[in-house]
Amino acid sequence: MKTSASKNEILKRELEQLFGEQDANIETAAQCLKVMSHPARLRILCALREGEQTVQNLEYYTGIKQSTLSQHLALLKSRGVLVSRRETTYSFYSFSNDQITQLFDLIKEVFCT
Amino acid sequence: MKTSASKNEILKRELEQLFGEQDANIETAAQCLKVMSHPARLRILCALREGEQTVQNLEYYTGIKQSTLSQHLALLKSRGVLVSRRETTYSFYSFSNDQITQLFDLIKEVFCT
DNA sequence: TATTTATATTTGAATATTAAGATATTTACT
DNA sequence: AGTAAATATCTTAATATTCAAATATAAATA
Repeated sequence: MKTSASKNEILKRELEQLFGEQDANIETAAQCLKVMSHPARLRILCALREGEQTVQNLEYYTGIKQSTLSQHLALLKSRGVLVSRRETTYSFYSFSNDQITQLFDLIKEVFCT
Repeated sequence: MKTSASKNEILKRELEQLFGEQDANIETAAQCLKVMSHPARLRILCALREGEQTVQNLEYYTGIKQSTLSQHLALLKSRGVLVSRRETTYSFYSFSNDQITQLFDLIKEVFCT
C-alpha cells in the first residue's frame, strides 16, 4: 500500500506551509515545553499560578532546595516562561504572559481533573 | 520582609489541596509534556494533526530516519500521547485522545502565530 | 521457500540534564 | 565597616536522552 504520490505532495506542501517554514517556532515551542516538563518546575508553576512569589516562599511551598530552586527559576526565566523583579534583597517571580498562563491552565486541566 | 506565617499556612494548604496530593498527576504531566517537548516529536505531532499516518509517511514528511522515528513514536505511545494500530505490515499512528489534541492545538496557537 | 517491504528493537557513543554542596553577590541593618 | 539574609552561580558526579547503525521481526509476494 502506498498513498498516491500526488496526495503526498499536497499534504507535504500543506505541512510545509504550516510548519516547515516555522522551524524556529518548533524549536521555541520545544524549548519552552521542555522547560515546563519537569516535576519540580511544574510545582513551581503551580505555586506561581495565583501570583508572584519570592524565592523563599517558593522554597517553602515546593520543598525544593534553594540552589536547585534558583537554577530551575533561572531556566524558566531564560526560556521566557517566567519573569522576575528585584525588590531590595527579594526576587519576585511570576508568569511572563497570559499565553503561558493559559497553556499552564490547560495542562492542569488535562492532567489534574 | 516575611509574609505572615498564618497567610503562608493558608496558601500552603491551598496548594496542597490543589497539587500536593496530586504528585502522581504532576509526574504524569511532566512525563507527557517532556515527551512532546522535542523538535522531532513536535514535527511528528504536526504531521499527525489531521489524522493517522503510517510510519513511512511520517518518515517522508518529517525527514527523520526510520529507526529514530520509530523510537520517537514508541516514546510518544508509551506516554499516552499517541496510539497505533497495525494493518498488515503497516503501523498507523494517531493522537490518542481529544485532550492531547487540544493541548497540541494550544501549543501551536501559542508558538506558531 | 526465498525475498522484499514495513516496522521495531538493540546497542553504544556523544551529549544534556539533574541535584546539591560550596561559594559568590547583593542589599539591609547595626 | 561588619554581619546577616536572600538569592545566584559554580562545580561535579550521577543519571538520562539522543541518534543512527546494525539487527530482528513480521507479513506480503514472487
